[in-house]
Amino acid sequence: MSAANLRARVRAEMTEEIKTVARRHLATDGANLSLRGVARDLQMASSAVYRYFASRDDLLTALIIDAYNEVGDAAERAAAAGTTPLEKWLAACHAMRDWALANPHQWALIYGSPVPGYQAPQDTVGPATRVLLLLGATLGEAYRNGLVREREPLSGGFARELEPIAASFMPGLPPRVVADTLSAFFQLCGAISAELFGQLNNSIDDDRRGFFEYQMRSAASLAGLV
Amino acid sequence: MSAANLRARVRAEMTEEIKTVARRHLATDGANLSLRGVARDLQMASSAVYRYFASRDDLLTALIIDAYNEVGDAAERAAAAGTTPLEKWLAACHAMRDWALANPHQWALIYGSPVPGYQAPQDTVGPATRVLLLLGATLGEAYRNGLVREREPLSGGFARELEPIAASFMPGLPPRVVADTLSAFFQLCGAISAELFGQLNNSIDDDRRGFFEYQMRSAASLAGLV
DNA sequence: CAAATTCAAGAGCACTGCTCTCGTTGTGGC
DNA sequence: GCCACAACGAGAGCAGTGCTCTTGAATTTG
Repeated sequence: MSAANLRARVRAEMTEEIKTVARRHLATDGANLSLRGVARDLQMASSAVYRYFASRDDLLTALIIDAYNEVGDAAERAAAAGTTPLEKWLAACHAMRDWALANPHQWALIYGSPVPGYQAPQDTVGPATRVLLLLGATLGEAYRNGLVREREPLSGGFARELEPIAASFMPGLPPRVVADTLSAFFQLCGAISAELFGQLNNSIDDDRRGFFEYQMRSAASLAGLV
Repeated sequence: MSAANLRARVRAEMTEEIKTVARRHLATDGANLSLRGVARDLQMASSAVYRYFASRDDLLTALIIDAYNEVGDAAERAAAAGTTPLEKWLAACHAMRDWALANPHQWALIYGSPVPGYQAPQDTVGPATRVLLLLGATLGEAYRNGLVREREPLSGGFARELEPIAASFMPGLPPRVVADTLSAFFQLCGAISAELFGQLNNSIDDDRRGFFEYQMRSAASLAGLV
């Protein structure tokens, strides 16, 4: 019993150690993570790593889930510190950007182009939607408190597709709020990716944070948040 | 003389053929382009390809420049067909999205996460900014024709950083127009990448085009375009 | 025509992900 | 306490990669 727990614990520690070294490799060597490289760093045979991760993609998946949860944690923590919905909104956005700037390769892993041939398994969709749900909850709270500008309802096919989503994730809220949440989330990701992937080079160098905040305030106002 | 031209022409044709096969590989096999693979398809030794491209990165760079020019062409052509600035704006956005949907891997090449260890050379910045400049020109034209809502001027450090850019690329226009152009461009890229990289799965399936247009209309209105 | 340059091909190096087999080590049931 | 069994680590090996070097043929140039 306790022996079994011991072995399981050793396995868990080893798994975590592999992920830690892999994250370090990711941070220094870029996105082409070498399984043999992390095995070398751990002074073990490359084949031994396969006892813990069935393939390189499996290791990447584990890193991706962790990364999603890290940004999710950071954003939720930052939002919790704010008082008004707009404060929470901006805090979550800044937390996400700060995390991305601190962990650019992990950001690329989750919000950049999908890794060649890699198909995200179902395990990732839960952690992946945390920030989106946080933005939605913030906007929903504002809506219930009358802090969202009245807008004309959506029209078009996508509006009808959003109705069941609004009903299940944000009950009582019009589909337009869902649409704006999605749009703002994409704008958030776009702004961060653009800055991170060098699209801002030679234009804004010093006050990128200020420009980012300008964009996120715009996104909030676009969503009707006053 | 003519012989020299002939040899140069053969070389150009060969270069183009390699790029074509590489593009086909990119479209089918995903982003991990194998130089040996395209050499096999061309029935030549892998070492022979190095007569035309010094490295795999050089080949990728050539493909990236071509891709930038393809989206640039498509967007400019679409914008030219529109009459009002808003029409041109939306046409350019849709053209970009259509091209991305038709060439997802090339899109990932230019607007996804940078390839591991790859540093974009200076040759790419010109083609890379074509769509951005097109959006800026459209917005600038609208501004000169009084079709842009009056907004309060920008404040903050990034506004001062944008002034020289406004002066050189959009003379006579306030920095806020430059900021909104940049922001809209990032929103455009973000919306397309999100759709392309699967962030819209299980939410909007049928009318993605409609949702995209909703977002781009929002971006235009955010920029003050009436 | 001879010299010089360009080109294609092949061998080879160091690397990768992954599989298989082989001993070893630790674990649960009797 | 012993024994079968599962988990484990290591090593060899396979097929693939980017890239370099050398060799020989073809083509352009003086």
